[in-house]
Amino acid sequence: MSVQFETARPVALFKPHQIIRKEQGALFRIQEGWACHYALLPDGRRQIITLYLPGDICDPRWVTGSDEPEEVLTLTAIKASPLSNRLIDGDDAERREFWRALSVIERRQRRWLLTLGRRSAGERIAYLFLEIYERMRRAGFAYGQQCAFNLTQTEIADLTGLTSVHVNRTIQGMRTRGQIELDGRWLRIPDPDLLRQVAAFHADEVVE
Amino acid sequence: MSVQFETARPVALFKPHQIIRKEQGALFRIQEGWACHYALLPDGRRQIITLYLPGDICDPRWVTGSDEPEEVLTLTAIKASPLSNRLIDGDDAERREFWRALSVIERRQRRWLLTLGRRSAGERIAYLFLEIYERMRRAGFAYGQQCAFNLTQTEIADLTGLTSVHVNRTIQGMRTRGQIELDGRWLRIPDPDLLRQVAAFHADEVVE
DNA sequence: CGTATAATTGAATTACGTCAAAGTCCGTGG
DNA sequence: CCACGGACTTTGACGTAATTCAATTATACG
Repeated sequence: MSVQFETARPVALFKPHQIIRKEQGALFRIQEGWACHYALLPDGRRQIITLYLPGDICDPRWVTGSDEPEEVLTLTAIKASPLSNRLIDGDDAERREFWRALSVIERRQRRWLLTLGRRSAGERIAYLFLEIYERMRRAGFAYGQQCAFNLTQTEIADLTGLTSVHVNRTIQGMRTRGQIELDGRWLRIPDPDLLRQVAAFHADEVVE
Repeated sequence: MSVQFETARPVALFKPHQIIRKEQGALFRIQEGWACHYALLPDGRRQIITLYLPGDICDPRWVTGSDEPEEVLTLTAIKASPLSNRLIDGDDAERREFWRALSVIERRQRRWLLTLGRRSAGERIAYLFLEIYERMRRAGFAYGQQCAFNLTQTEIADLTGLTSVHVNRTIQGMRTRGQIELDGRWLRIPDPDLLRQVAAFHADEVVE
């Protein structure tokens, strides 16, 4: 059930809320769906560390070998292309792309450290919306000012280090002020520059 | 006449609160002193992203090239050995060590994301003390249960995403409860297991 | 000494969390 | 078609951790 390969073009399918481990096979490039990697404190508090969107390699850290068993949790159903070890054994271009993926993750983490350490609730959530929209856009999954949005408010809370209750109230504020439109699984950013201000972006900052 | 017993061993010296840029030359391995890399929000809020202690390569990200100009700020006077490009052009062992340094930074960042997102003030500060002590110990700079500690309370605040006032009050609480001894530039951890509990460590968690 | 930087303290405020209950949405099966 | 259940969102009242502002006291340093 968990992994299904088709002969013509190999495709791996995963269900929502399924854990994918390193042992399970090769790397994947996500074609459709969202996934994440998270960490827990002993008492159960959860922090989502990395978010994987369509186009992302999942998880690039898997090839570095000696690390702890990086688990990936699917947030939605996932359609992905298995990459096997092409990226390791492949040619220079493939290897370069792989290292770039690793360094993008590292840079995103650095920005997120600033966000968690120094941004307020509203700023964090605005930042998250902008990052997700921009990543979806680059992957070719944005339509005008909007894109699919597959996170529950509890998941937003686990990304931003807040509670789901506070996320709810904060989002409602942003809605009434016209900063975002968020209905269920669809996000629209009417005025990106406004939202960038809300998120305390630098004027020339480029999301990634 | 005089005999020279030591051949010149190249050493780079930096003053406290000096900014070291990529252009300035090669990589360095810190022999003595502390440094950091930080990020700012437009209104001046500061978050320290990476902390460099003796033994650390500073900054390993510099060799990955295309990145933004990673600045390093010295927190104290620094004595460092220039590494030039040996790590890139060098043999396999050298290259491996370099990649390991990069992946250690990445893993530390991931843990710090959990800390900033989900740990309370007291837990964050306890975590920081344990991480610093352990890194100093591994680098051979711990003496019994203690090590040098070169951060002001404002710098602790910029690492933990808190205010210096709150850091002060929290540390005082830890002091009166006997969880740490911290006088000026010296840190002592009388009972590491106790402090690990305070920091909400997992039972088997290994600092790095 | 004198000046700067860092640590400490107090009082008032605020942002965010907690707890608990209702309301909404959506798929599933009868 | 409706009833049901489960996951998600929304709301209110209240509690608390952390911030802010503004002094004051220590500590280092030339």
